[in-house]
Amino acid sequence: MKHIAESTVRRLSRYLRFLEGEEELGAETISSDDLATLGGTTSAQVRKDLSFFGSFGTRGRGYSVPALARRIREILGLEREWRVVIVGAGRVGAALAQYRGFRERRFNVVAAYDADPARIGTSLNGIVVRDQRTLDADLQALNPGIVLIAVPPEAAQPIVDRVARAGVRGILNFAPTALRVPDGVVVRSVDMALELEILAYALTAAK
Amino acid sequence: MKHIAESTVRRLSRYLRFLEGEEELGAETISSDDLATLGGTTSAQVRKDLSFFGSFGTRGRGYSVPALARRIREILGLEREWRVVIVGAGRVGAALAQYRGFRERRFNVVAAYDADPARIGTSLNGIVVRDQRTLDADLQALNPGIVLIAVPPEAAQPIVDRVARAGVRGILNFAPTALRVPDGVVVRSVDMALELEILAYALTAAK
DNA sequence: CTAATCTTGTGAAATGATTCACAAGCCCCG
DNA sequence: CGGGGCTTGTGAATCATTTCACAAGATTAG
Ligand SMILES: NC(=O)c1ccc[n+]([C@@H]2O[C@H](COP(=O)([O-])OP(=O)(O)OC[C@H]3O[C@@H](n4cnc5c(N)ncnc54)[C@H](O)[C@@H]3O)[C@@H](O)[C@H]2O)c1
Ligand SMILES: NC(=O)c1ccc[n+]([C@@H]2O[C@H](COP(=O)([O-])OP(=O)(O)OC[C@H]3O[C@@H](n4cnc5c(N)ncnc54)[C@H](O)[C@@H]3O)[C@@H](O)[C@H]2O)c1
Repeated sequence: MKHIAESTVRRLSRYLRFLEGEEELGAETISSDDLATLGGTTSAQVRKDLSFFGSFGTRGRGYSVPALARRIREILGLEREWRVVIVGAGRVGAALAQYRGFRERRFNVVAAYDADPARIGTSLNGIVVRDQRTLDADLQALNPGIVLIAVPPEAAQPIVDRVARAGVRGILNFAPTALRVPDGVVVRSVDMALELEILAYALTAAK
Repeated sequence: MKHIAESTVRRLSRYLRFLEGEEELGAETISSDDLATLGGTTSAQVRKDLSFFGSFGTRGRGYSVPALARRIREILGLEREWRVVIVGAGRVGAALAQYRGFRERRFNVVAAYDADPARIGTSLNGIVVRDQRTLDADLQALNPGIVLIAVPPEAAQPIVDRVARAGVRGILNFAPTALRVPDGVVVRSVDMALELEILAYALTAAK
């Protein structure tokens, strides 16, 4: 498959949200123009995004809402369950562990780890926090598709190295630090402080 | 000023992190090549990014670490204090309110609001959670540059409307929903579920 | 059945971002 | 003080993404 731009994948994911909303409202079909309006883009962009993966619409009618939703879920890899492990059960890690929106999308948090004895053994929505020293040995059995990292910045790289060595291929990092990963491992970062700074720039430059 | 790409602003913000790290280590100068290595980009990219704002380096030597850091802070609008109000003091809102990294960057959380009587009156690191019904009246005096929204998705748009009406120009939204804002108001969203889905796609398509 | 109306799918054009490549400036050594 | 070695700053070239524009298929009304 030809390489798909991240911007396209991001929009597909948004289209899916809108489609699921429309599905609940009972809509049967939707046009690229409607999707564009909901998503703040243009109808040509919507059609181009979809065209990378095939042609799912009917000229004159638009797209079948349930069929397109299913197809996008398939494209994004959301038709399966994803096993997720959280490392770092502090404020961010605990929020992630308890977030219901993940489970709705079949991202199942199967374990959480921390280094702090005060946290180990506590329960987050039924997930008992384990000692990070057992992480490496546990990973074999847990076999997570994705690991979320919510530890302090200086602890993040060692965790990456450990989970990558155990065969984990996907990492979502919340620590504000750059991470090195071996080939074949995908790491993405959510950096809230960075987003604030980009916002500060936008407000400052807008004068 | 000519329009600057978001990708450029994002990189500038990262360069600043590295510069501050180097500054602590006592480095006096740094080359575009060093910055590129730290940031996972190319030296040409670094120089191009900086060139939009002027020329700060010395041929043959590189950039003065403290001078460049200061200049980037100035560009990003980080030389001032930013007053920040948080709406929604749930798990995410509480994590944000207690995060020390924001204060280090002079993003000062001056108030937090919630709708839940059980939360109102509780204290988050010295910030007492207030009743959201007083938000509109309070905003005048609080005069925040930025509002962080951490309420459930269906509550987000009304909050946006209210704070925008009160004159707030910058919003960072954590709810997984599209938001409409009047002209002149900048809204950015941090959507963790979306990031997970993009990661799922990358893992699925990499086969 | 025909005409008018929609809406998709997609090459081609336009716009935007990154990479290349190198002249020019600066430093340091001898 | 001259030459070699670095490193910046920046047009030009390349690569990527978005927008345009329209033929072609589908639907609806009469
Ligand atoms: N709180 C926020 O709103 C916020 C915002 C932006 C970024 N962040 C970043 O997110 C990360 C987590 O932030 P937080 O506020 O949850 O911090 P926190 O201190 O509440 O939680 C971090 C947790 O990681 C644990 N930990 C430390 N080393 C570990 C290791 N080696 N293995 C396992 N667990 C370990 C600690 O015991 C702690 O419980 C940090 O990198 C922070 O910079 C947080
Ligand atoms: N927890 C996570 O890890 C996570 C991950 C991704 C996205 N999110 C999103 O972030 C947002 C917050 O999530 P959370 O986990 O903190 O939820 P939460 O339920 O813990 O917190 C939401 C808070 O908002 C308050 N609230 C509701 N309506 C309000 C109003 N009108 N004004 C003021 N406060 C109001 C509630 O009382 C509650 O305390 C949600 O939109 C959620 O979808 C959370």
